[in-house]
Amino acid sequence: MPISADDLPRIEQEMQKIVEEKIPIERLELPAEQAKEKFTRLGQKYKVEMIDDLVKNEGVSSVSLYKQGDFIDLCRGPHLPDTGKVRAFRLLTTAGAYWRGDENNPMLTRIYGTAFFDEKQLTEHIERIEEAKKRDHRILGKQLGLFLISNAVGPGLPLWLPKGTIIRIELQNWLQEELFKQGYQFVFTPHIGKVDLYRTSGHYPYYEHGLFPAMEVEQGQAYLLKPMNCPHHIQIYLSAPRTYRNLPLRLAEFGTVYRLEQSGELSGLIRVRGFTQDDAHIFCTPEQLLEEVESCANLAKMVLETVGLNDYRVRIGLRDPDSSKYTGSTENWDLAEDNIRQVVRKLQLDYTEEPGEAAFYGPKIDFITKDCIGREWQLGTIQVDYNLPERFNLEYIGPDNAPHRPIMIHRAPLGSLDRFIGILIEHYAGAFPLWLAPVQVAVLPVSEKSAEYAQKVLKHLRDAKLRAEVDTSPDKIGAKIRRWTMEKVPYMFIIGRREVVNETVSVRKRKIGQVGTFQLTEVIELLKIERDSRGSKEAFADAAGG
RNA sequence: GCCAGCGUAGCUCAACGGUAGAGCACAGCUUUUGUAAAGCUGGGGUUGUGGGUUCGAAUCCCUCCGCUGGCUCCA
Repeated sequence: MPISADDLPRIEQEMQKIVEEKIPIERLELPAEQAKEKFTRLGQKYKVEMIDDLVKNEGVSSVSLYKQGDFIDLCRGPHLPDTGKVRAFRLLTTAGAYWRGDENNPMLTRIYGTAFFDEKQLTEHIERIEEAKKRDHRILGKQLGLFLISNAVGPGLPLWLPKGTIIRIELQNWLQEELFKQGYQFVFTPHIGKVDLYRTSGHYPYYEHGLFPAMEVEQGQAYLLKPMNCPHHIQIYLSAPRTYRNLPLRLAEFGTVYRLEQSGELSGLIRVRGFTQDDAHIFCTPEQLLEEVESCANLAKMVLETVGLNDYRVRIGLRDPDSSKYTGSTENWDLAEDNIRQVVRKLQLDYTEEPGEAAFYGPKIDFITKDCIGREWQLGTIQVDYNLPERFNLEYIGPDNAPHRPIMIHRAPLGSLDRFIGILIEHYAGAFPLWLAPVQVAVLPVSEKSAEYAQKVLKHLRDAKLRAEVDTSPDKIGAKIRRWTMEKVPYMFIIGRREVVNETVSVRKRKIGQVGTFQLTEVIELLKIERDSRGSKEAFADAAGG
């Protein structure tokens, strides 16, 4: 009999009763054999399995049990001394979970709940969750008209609306500028490629379950939607002879890739089936590797800090020693893992090492952040790869006039533009800084009498490359302000008779309110500075309301 | 893919076996307005899809599609 969320109130009531009864909880330690017998008798096959595993894997001879009334449970503990010590709790949701996290095992029902020392803390916690949900990028994306996921096109395939597209373009321009400065070269490659290309790379058939099915075009000629850009970029590397003199070669592309994520995994912009990576592949010599990885890590850091995503963690993904899913030699892996460690240490990044989190061709540094309900997602990534150069037989001529094998770095500071913007929407709660805001200034004429001047103001703003719109609706000024407040525009220029006469605008800043009346040319200069500083300099930052 | 829940107008939601409704948005008219919602009128729905039960289904049952929260997966 499956448990659903509807059953939770009844379970809570029952729990409350047990709390009130103040049942003592008693710890006992039994030899594994006896405990096994007990649970076998109770028909608790999973507990029996646990005990067997504890004995086998951890060599324990006895296990701890907790007894509460006539209920007895296998648990490492510790437990409260009695059930009366439980204070404020609430059951939240139910979910299926595979036994021991293995999808080949049966699915059990898991009940999620939370507990606090008092009712007030519990209520506050629930309110915080509710508040956080209002930042959800799926809700804000709809409200603000940023993107759309249409079932007619397909699940997990976002369509970017004009306003969302502006955010993408701004991010791309910013990054492109930065990469040109750092010596990257941009390329453009097709969205499909022959299956054989991915056989060589090792993606196929290893990732076949995660690929859109191959398209057979001519007899024996099958193509795949590309799940990665690297094989394409490798072909560009191979298109000309390379020497140590023109390495590192840094090939960048905003490359759109397609991965057939499981249907239950899809989630707004954050987990999709088609997305655009701010991808690049760096081909370098062993001597150049550390410096290149370091500048990639610095770039990823800089990107996150610019948008104020300071609450991130760094993970080093290493291979799982017990798994055979990896390609390449042990020596190369050791080398690559060591390179990566050196860089994070040098940059003094706070990091954790996690075996089993590597890509199949190499270890990686991931930059991980959280969404509005606390789920962790990978944004930027840097991967050191000795293996694809081998699989594709990449070479360069060294100073000794002999061929050598380059090392590849796969890196994407934002990761996926789609996911990154999803996280950004939640981070800013839809209130984007001036440089990213789809509409930067709303020009609000008080009445039709100032409509003509409004058009003039609009022209000046647009000449300054500020994204502006005039609200020509017949509404009263209060209604217009409300509408654009809900649109979360950073600035409103309110213009009535007084402003028309003096060539001024009354400036209203998001979150602050009215900041005063200024010459049009003067405000535009201030806004240009704020926009070009990407948020580090803010006009009217210390202005009082009123 | 798996477990549970959900799917009603463009949006947010109501109706929960007896003729499908509200607010916002939209259109028209009146108002020409000074810093978070002017008034009136109007258009808009095969209740996600296909089937079933019933005199009668948005409502109950099944299929599929999609979404949500988890699990698994994540190059």
